[in-house]
Amino acid sequence: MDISEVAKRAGLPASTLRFYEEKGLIRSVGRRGLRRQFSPRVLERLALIALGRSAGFSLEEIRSMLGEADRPTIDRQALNDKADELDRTLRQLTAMRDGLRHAAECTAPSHLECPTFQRLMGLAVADVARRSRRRGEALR
Amino acid sequence: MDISEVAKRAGLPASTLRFYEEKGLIRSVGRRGLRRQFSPRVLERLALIALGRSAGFSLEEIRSMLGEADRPTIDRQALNDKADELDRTLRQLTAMRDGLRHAAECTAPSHLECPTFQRLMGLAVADVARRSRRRGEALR
DNA sequence: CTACGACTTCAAGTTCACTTGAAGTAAAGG
DNA sequence: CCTTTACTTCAAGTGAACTTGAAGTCGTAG
Repeated sequence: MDISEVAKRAGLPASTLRFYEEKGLIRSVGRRGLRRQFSPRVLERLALIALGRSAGFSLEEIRSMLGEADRPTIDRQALNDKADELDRTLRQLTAMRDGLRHAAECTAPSHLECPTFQRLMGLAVADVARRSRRRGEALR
Repeated sequence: MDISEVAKRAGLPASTLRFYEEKGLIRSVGRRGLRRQFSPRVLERLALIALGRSAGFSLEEIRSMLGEADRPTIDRQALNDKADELDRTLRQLTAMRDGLRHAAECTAPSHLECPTFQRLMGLAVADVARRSRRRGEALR
C-alpha cells in the first residue's frame, strides 16, 4: 500500500504517517521508486498507536512500549503500570464529571460555596501540583 | 498577598501566575510599588482553573467559561456539555484500562489476535478520527 | 513519450502552556 | 542610607505533535 492508502484507512494525514515513521513509530516495508510502501500490518500498529494516544501516552512512551519489532512485544509490567495510572486518572475524571454535573444543577449562590465543588477543586489542585512535580507523565 | 504567597498556596510557580494574568485568567487587585497584590479570592479562581485544566479544558476555554467577573458565572450548558464529553472519555479510558490489564495477562500469541484487544483498538481509532475531525476539543 | 499528479525531502512554521534570562526597580531589614 | 532580596518587564526559548511550503522525483494514464 502506498501512503495515501494507509492515510485513508487509518484516517490520518500522510504527513503524520511520515512524521511517525521519522519518529520510529512505524516502518515502511520498502520503496517503489521514491514512494514508501506499507504492509497492511501498519494499520494494526497505527491502531495501537491511536490506542496509546487516546490513553494519554506520549509518542515516545508508545514507541518504547511497542518496541522495534513489527510484532509489538509489549512489556506486561509497563502495561500494568499504565493501567494503574489510568485508574487514578479515571477516579479523577469521574470526580470531575460528577462535579461538573453537580455544578450545573447546584443552586448555591456561587459554586465556590458548594462543598461538592470545593472537594473537587481540592482534587484538581492536587492534580495540577502533581503534574508540575513530575513533568511529561501523561494524562495530557 | 504578593505573588510568591499565592504561588506557594496554589502550588504554582510565580511565572505561571504572571502568565495567567497576562492571558486574562486571573487579576491582581493592584500594586504595592511594582509588585502585584492578589486578593485571597484568586486562590479559588486558581482552583477553578486547575479544575478546568484537569478536566481537559484549554486555558482559552477556561477563560471564556469563567468570564471577566471576579465571581465566575459558569455557563450550565457548557458544564453539562463538558460532562457529556467526559462521559465519553471515561468510557474510552475504562475500556483502555481493561484492555491494558487484559493485554498484560493475555497469552494470545499477539495482542493483535486477541478479540478484546481488537475491540479496544477499534475504539481508539474512532477516537483519534473524531479528534482529527474536530480540532482543539479537549481530552488533551 | 509526455504531462500530470502523487509522491519525496528538508526546513521552517504553528499552537499550547509555560519557563528562562537579562536587565531593571523597589520593599524590607540592619 | 545602603544592601539584599524579591519582585518587575520583555523577549526569547522549550517541547510535544504535527503541518506547511518549496523544490524536486517518478509512476501511470493518455
